[in-house]
Amino acid sequence: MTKDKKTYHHGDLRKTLLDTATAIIRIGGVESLSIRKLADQVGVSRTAPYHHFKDKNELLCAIAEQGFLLQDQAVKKIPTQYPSLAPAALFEQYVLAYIRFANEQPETYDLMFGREIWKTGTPTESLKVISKSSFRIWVEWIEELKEKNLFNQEEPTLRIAQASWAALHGLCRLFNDGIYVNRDDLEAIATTTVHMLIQTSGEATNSNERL
Amino acid sequence: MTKDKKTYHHGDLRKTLLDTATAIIRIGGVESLSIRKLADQVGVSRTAPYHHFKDKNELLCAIAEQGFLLQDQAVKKIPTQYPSLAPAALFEQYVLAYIRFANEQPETYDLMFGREIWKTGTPTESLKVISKSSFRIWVEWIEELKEKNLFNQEEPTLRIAQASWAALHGLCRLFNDGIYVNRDDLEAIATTTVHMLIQTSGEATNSNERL
DNA sequence: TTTTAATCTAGACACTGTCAAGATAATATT
DNA sequence: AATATTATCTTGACAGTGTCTAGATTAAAA
Repeated sequence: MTKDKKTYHHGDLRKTLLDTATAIIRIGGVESLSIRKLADQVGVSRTAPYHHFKDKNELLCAIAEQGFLLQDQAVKKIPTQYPSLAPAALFEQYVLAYIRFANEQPETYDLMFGREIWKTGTPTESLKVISKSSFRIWVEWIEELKEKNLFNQEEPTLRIAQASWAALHGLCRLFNDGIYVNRDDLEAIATTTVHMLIQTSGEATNSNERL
Repeated sequence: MTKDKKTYHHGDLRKTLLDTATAIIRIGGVESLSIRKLADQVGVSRTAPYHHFKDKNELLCAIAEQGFLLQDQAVKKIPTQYPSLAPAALFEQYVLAYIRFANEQPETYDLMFGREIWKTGTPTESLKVISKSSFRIWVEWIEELKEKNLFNQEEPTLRIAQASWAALHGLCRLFNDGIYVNRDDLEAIATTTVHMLIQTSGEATNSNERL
């Protein structure tokens, strides 16, 4: 912050590039991000970014990594935030937090779980690691809830985790990609999704009814 | 077919463009499709396609439309194909058919339900119509199955349709986008998804066990 | 102070979508 | 049948893209 302003080359180009790129993407989507415009906005030449990121792909991976850190952070709060919540209600809170993140940072979310990086591009090794650990958090969560009889005991935990995450992911994508547009429906569909996914042993799903 | 071969301009450029573009996309994804290469491959100048499709966007919409027609066709067969199947097993067949389509034509699927058209681009009016009617088929299906007590009666049919479709869609995307890669897991996760989505009134889900 | 390494710039290349203007050939009109 | 009109296709051009190579500048190491 209070560092030298314009003494030599730039100061901390890498971070500046990352932040500016994230901002650009947040406004106009991944498609609106070009290395050249980014460099221009930051005030360096077109090829300067290539000394900090090998590729455009690597830049995108770095942004996605930051997204995973943010999401993990937001999601880890929940159990401590609602310590005395019933399993079903806790699960719902988890789901809502997930959707909220995807909804508030749709473009980062797209980068984290989109084809841009994972299919068309090449995920960085560190991105692979961080995304795996992020998924593991989810699996452990499902495991705990399964022990509390929220899910069918006969289904393998991994499968439940994969299936439930896919369900969430699909919902987020439909809205993020502009296929579902009515934002008011989002929470309603999410609630129905929760109801359908969990074992129907009671109606204590709505967090307003039971704590 | 037995029309004039090279008499005048081209013959049936529009169809040729559509087919060739679909083939290109199937091989290398949407990213690999450029109007110029397409024109070159077909044997016309770079700007010739613009007399049949206003935009690249319109071309993509046309391909997506064809995809919807194909999918609807594949999916409509099912009830007549398995006339004496129990509701749960029938639902599973539907799910498997959906996944199979997304799996066999991943790039067309991406076009049908991806941000390329629906968010970044602009969906054609006719594409909107056809996609809506395609979703309606799904809703009606869900309605029938709900009447047979496969889903919770208290949940609105539309919500069930939206939630279940989102679950399916998410699963397809995870594989299509390269986030889940192990193809063998697909059907297993799909089966778990089916088990989780439907009312747990019995175990007669696997189509091999009961007809 | 000299050498080395990190960082940044300028130029160039191949590629993209698509607009404008002109050429060609099929169809409609007289 | 001759002309006018319209549909179709081509060439040229422009602004944009990612990124490679070669060179300049400046900080850090020797």
